[in-house]
Amino acid sequence: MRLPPSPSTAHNHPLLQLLRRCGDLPSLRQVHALLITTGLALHTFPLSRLLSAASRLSAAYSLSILDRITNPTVFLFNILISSATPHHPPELALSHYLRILASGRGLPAPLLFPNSFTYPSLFKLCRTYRLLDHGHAIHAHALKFLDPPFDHFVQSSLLCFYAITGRIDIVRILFDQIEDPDLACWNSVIDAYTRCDFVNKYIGITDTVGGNSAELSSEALSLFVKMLTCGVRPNEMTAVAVIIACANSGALYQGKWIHRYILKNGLKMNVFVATALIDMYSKCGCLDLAYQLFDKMPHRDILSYNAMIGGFAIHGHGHRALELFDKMKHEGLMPDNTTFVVTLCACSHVGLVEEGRRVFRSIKEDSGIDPKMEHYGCLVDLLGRSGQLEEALETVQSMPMKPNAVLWRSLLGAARVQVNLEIGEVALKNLLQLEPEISGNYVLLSNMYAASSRWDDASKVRQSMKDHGIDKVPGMSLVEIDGTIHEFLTGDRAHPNSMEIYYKLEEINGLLQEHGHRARTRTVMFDIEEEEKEDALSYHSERLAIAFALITMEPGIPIRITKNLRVCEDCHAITKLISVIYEREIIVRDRIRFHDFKGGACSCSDHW
DNA sequence: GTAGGGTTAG
Repeated sequence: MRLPPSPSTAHNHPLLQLLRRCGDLPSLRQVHALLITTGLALHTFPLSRLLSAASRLSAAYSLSILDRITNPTVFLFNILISSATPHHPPELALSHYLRILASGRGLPAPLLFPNSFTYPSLFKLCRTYRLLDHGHAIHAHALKFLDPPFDHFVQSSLLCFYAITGRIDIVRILFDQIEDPDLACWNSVIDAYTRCDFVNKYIGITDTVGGNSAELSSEALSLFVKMLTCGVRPNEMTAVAVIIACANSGALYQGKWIHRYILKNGLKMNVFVATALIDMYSKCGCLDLAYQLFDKMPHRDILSYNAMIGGFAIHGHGHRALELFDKMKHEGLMPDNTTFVVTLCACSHVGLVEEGRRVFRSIKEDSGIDPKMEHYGCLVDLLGRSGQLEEALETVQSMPMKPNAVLWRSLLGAARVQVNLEIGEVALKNLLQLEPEISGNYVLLSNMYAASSRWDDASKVRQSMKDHGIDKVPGMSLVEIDGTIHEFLTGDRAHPNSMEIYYKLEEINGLLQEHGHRARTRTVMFDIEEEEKEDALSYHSERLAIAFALITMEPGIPIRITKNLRVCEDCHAITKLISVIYEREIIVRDRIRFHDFKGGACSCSDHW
């Protein structure tokens, strides 16, 4: 059938409203029949609604509708491309796009051309399903088929696509080409900076251009300021992206600033914004502020609970996390995967083994689904850290899926702390098979040999890392003073105040010795003399940061430090002492949790 | 028809 244009009344026809509410195939068939009898099925707009509804319910049915149309327009294909669902998988959406491209096959010219409504859907599809190669190819098509400059919809969907590839450099080039970017473009580019940070950290793309977490986040913030100076008014989504940037880099000062901005400028404190703020405050070390926000929320959903439980977890408040876990169920909210992850993690950080086991068992009982890999990971971590290594190993070997690298690594971590070489070697062997390219694994292996005084083996591992061009991740600490973030690497002398810092370190080391501190060198695993080991320790990045903060900051204000690695045993011991000697609270966020050093003790109770 | 959001083991 050939399609005449829709009658003007068709757009709000009652049958179309009915179509929107179709929840199953039989009722859709009924409405379809009615559309045919009323003649509406001959028009493009009603057909587009029909196709859209059909693709939500059945791929076969939507295809059968499409097949009966003699010359479907690009408009109808666009509808199908934009509606990827479980019933209408991405491959099907892509095949519709290919049909557009093939429309001229055997003819002197194509019948159909993709337009600027086609591409945003395609980029979204590639982003959602992580179809990176397709996305790049489709970008090339867009350059061929669309007249420059692309409109804002195409531009922003393109930015969002490149964000998931981790290529912030490409995102930035594309963004800089946009003339007069609108709110969507600004939101997309700011969001891209926070997303690339995520890609860097979790997806394991190591060759991203654009730097570390602090650099990406500070660029996100300066883009936000630039957006304001361009006179574009931010909305709640902008706020969320900026808050995530602050959470990722531990930028409390900027985080508080954006919080005030939201309140002052009438942005809505919706559940997204509030949850992001809760997460930001707890990741920036202000658990109290996070809880105040959580407590004041009129409506909390699973993600708000998860964020708060996760906050309790990283701050070592296992019991408060468990209370919230129960309260959530009491309020009728069904825990999801993440809830179980953060709750188990809370138990693990404090050594609540029995409680953790109970939570693990409740996964099946509460949600009816079998525990997933990440839940087994938490359980293994919980058992391993609390000294029950044999049971942890049994869990890994008997779990129903093939253990991943993270799982072997947590077992290895536990084996190392408890100096169990036998289990450690089993874990390492498996780990290196799964992740031959990750430097941390070799460092662990080398440290383990060193711990058992097998110096030759240890240095062989280090050499083979060098030979394979695998770099060790350098230890780095950030400290925020009056809104400026200062960055220190291990043994760093690049800071303008370097002289004073090292002078202060000498003072600190002297006082530490007076207080009876003897360096614990078990964690510095090089085959070097004892004195040299102590020396290497005294330059760990957090010490430089602490020394600098002690010089610069007013007394009485807590020092907040963010690290990219775990705190080493010796740094942990001396930070406890410094908190007494200098009467300062020192809050350290390491790679996975917080340590709140006060009056000679740490909030983690030395369990980390 | 069209971009876009918060939580996640080590």
